Amino acid sequence: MPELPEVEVVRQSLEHIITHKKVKKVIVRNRNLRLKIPKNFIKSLVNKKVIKVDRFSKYIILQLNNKSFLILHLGMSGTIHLIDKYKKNFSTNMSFYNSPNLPKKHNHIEIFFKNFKIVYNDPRRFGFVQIIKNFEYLKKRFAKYGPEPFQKKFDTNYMLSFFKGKKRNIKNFLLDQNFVSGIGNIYASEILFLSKIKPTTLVNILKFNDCKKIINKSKFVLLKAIEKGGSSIKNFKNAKGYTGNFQKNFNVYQRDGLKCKRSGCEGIIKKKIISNRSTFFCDYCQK
DNA sequence: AAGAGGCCCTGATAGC
DNA sequence: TGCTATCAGGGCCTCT
Repeated sequence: MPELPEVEVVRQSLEHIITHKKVKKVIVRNRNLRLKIPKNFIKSLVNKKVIKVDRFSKYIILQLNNKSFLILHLGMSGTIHLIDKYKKNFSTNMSFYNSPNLPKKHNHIEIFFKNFKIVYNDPRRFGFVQIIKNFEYLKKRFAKYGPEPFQKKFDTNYMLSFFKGKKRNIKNFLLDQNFVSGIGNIYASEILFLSKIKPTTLVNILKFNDCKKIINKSKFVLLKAIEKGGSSIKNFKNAKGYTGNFQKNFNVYQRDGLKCKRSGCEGIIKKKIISNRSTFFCDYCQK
C-alpha cells in the first residue's frame, strides 16, 4: 500500500497520539509477517515510553525511552488503526471500542496505551516489525539505503555518478531504494510524467537538466501527496481513519486509455510492464 | 558485478 | 452463482 507520503501521513497521525505515552500491554495475535515477530517483542515494548515518532523512507521508527527503536514497515497492504476506549461503544468488560475501520482479519499486533490501543494489520504479510537495540544498530540497519528525495545528498552530482556505466531504465532506478529512498510504483510514474521523461529511458543518456527535473519533481510530487493526506486507493487511511486525496491528482497512474492531462497534449496514457511493475506514461509528451 | 526475474501472501475484481 | 485468472502501493533472494 504505502509509499513515503502515505507512511508520513500515518506517522503524523501516530505522532499526535502516542508521543510521551507508555506502552501498557502488547498482544501478538499472529507472528507471521515477512519477518517472524521475535519472541522477545512484547517484553521489549511493555512499560517503555514513546519518545519520538520518526520516519525514514517507508519505515515508521518509534524511539523508546530505553534508547531502543521499534521499526514498522507496512509492506503492500499494512495498515495501523487507532482504537479509542472511550468511544460510545466502549463495553464494560474493558475490551476496546470496535472501530468500523478495524478489519476483522489479519490484526497481527495490538499495542495498548492508557486509554487506547493501536492495531497493526497486514493481510498480505509483506510488512514487518523490528526492535533495534540502539542508534548504532539503527544507522547500520539503513546504511545501504539511498537518500530521500528531500535530502541534500540527492543532487545532480549524486545522480550522474550513480548512473555512470549503468544500463537500466530510469523507472527502475526510481524504485531502487539503494539509489533513492521512499519512491514506489505510483509516484515513480507520476514523477517521470512531470519530468517529461519516458520511463524506459536508459539512465546513461540522461543529462544534467534531466536529473535536475527528476529531483525537483520528486520533491514536488511527494510533498504534494503528503499535503493531500496520501493516495487513498485500496482504502488507504491514516491511523485515525481519514482517507487521503492525492489519487485525484494522478496524471498517469491507472489512467491508461485516457487522455493526457497536459494542456495541449493529444496523447493517450499507455500502460507498460517495466521490471514486473505496471508503469503509466504518455508517449506523446514524455520523451 | 550488474541486471533480470521469481517469490513471499491474501483479497478484490474481471471474465467466462 | 461460482469458478479461474489476473493484478495489487514492496523488497529480498537467486540465477545468469
